[in-house]
Amino acid sequence: MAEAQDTINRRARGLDRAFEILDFLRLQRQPLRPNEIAQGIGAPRSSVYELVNLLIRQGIIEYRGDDGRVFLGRKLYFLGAAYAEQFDLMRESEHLLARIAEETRETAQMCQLEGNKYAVVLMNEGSRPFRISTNIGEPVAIPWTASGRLLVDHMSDDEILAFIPQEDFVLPDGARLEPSEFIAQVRNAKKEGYFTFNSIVDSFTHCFAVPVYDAEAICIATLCLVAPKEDGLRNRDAYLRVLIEGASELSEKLGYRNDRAASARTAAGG
Amino acid sequence: MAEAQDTINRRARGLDRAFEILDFLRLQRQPLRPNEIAQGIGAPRSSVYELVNLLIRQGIIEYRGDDGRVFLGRKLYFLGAAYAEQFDLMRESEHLLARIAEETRETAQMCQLEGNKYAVVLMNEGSRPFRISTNIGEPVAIPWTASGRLLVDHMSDDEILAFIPQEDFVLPDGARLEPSEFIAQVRNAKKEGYFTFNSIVDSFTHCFAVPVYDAEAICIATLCLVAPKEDGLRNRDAYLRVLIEGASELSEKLGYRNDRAASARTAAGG
DNA sequence: GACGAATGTCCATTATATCGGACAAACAAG
DNA sequence: CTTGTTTGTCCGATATAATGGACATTCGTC
Repeated sequence: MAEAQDTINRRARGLDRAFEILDFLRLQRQPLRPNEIAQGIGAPRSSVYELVNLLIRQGIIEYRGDDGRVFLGRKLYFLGAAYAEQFDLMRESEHLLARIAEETRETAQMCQLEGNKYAVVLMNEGSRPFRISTNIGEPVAIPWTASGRLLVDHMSDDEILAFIPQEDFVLPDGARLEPSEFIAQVRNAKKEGYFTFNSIVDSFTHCFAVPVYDAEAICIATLCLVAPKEDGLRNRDAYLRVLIEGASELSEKLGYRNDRAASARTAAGG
Repeated sequence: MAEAQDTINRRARGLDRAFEILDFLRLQRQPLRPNEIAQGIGAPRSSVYELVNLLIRQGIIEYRGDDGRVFLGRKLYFLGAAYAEQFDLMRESEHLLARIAEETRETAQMCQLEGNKYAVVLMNEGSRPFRISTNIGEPVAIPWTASGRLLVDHMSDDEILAFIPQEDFVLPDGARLEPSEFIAQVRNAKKEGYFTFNSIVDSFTHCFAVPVYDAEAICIATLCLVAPKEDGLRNRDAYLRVLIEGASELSEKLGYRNDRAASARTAAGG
């Protein structure tokens, strides 16, 4: 109700500012001075100094190095661990990824939507000498990723277009992916039950993504493999099999009743 | 300066209350209603309701289930992941633990002090059919743990006694460990370079702990193995060797100059 | 050594966040 | 149906938190 005016000056709530600070530190991925933080998030210096001190007293952030730089603290790590431990999807995925990574020796990931972006949630780096890895939690444009084709497959065409920011259809190389083309890929991936392609983000990897469905048959996550291009093409069938098996195991645990079986049953019952 | 009076009524700062809420959820390890939270932390209901809503809007906590229960959210997980990623000790330990767990097939842990308690920070559950595991971040009395003998080894006797709450010398079975006895174990462990014992917390495990030193030669962490009793005794030498090797690798990376070499050099130079 | 920029500390002002308590809805027990 | 408990919402009073700006200190550069 009080969200009409936000153009004019308005005191920000401490809590919101505090999480702005935490987010900023997370995205910068390095210790920063309170001053830099204030500049970075466009907040009054005095406020930031006070909040930083409060957060430090709480153990939420910590001094790092001997100049005044601060970074996210251990308490956040413990809170995050508690989340992961309590959340079924994560607990199950963790074991599954370990198995997949071991079997394929490639980097295995569990990915989800984060707002209207894609993010890697869990990762298990394969045991090759040169590992391919990603920052956990870093938001990436949905159309840039294989998983993106699956994570929006429950939306209508219009919903998808409204959901994904227009600028995200511009790929890293500057080319623009036609939304209609993207949607076609989404629909096809849904039918096939997976999506694979040579990564758009770099030139040397091949990505495999398969959907994990929850009880409402919504794709709430994907299991992925990120492999060197030739490896990926050579072992394509084996990799897909491992992923699909893992994902359907997960889906079952989340209460999803198998595709065919379910629709068959519905058809028969209804 | 303004910490004299806290007996009388004083408005609590939103930020502090917010983290009280998060901590409470973490310790309860399950989704709770705002009301229960208010009761649990002894805060005004209206305040808790407002804070819960704010935290939900921030994605710091999430609704879980369809009644009003909330629990820690994914954003916390991402913040925690950023901490772990940026922090040398954690990055390095993670790989090390994976190696140790694979070699020994036992549960491997990295532990640290958390205030005046002991806490498991990282854990890699071995690949046996029956795994032994612990809650990450859960505070445990220092004298109850093998690592506890190592994590305080830089303190004087008096400092140790002042540091560890008296009641923590009462073991889970009700018996009391004499502080002098504990200190003797600390000093001996320091000399040996490790500590092992049959766990005090349960009856079927044997624990191995070895110290990780930082550049200031302070034991900032331990690497541990938690094994079934007979396994532990049978493989004692091999397990210790693996742990000690890993820990010294870690210590080196943190800028610690090897024990003997360092003291020898000091002796020669000074 | 002199200068400007960057960084950290302190304070008064005032918008507002916290809190108690009133209210309503949902629910269970009798 | 009545009664008591639990749960969620709303609102006014006031303690206080967020802010801008003044001041002090450190730093790098010439």
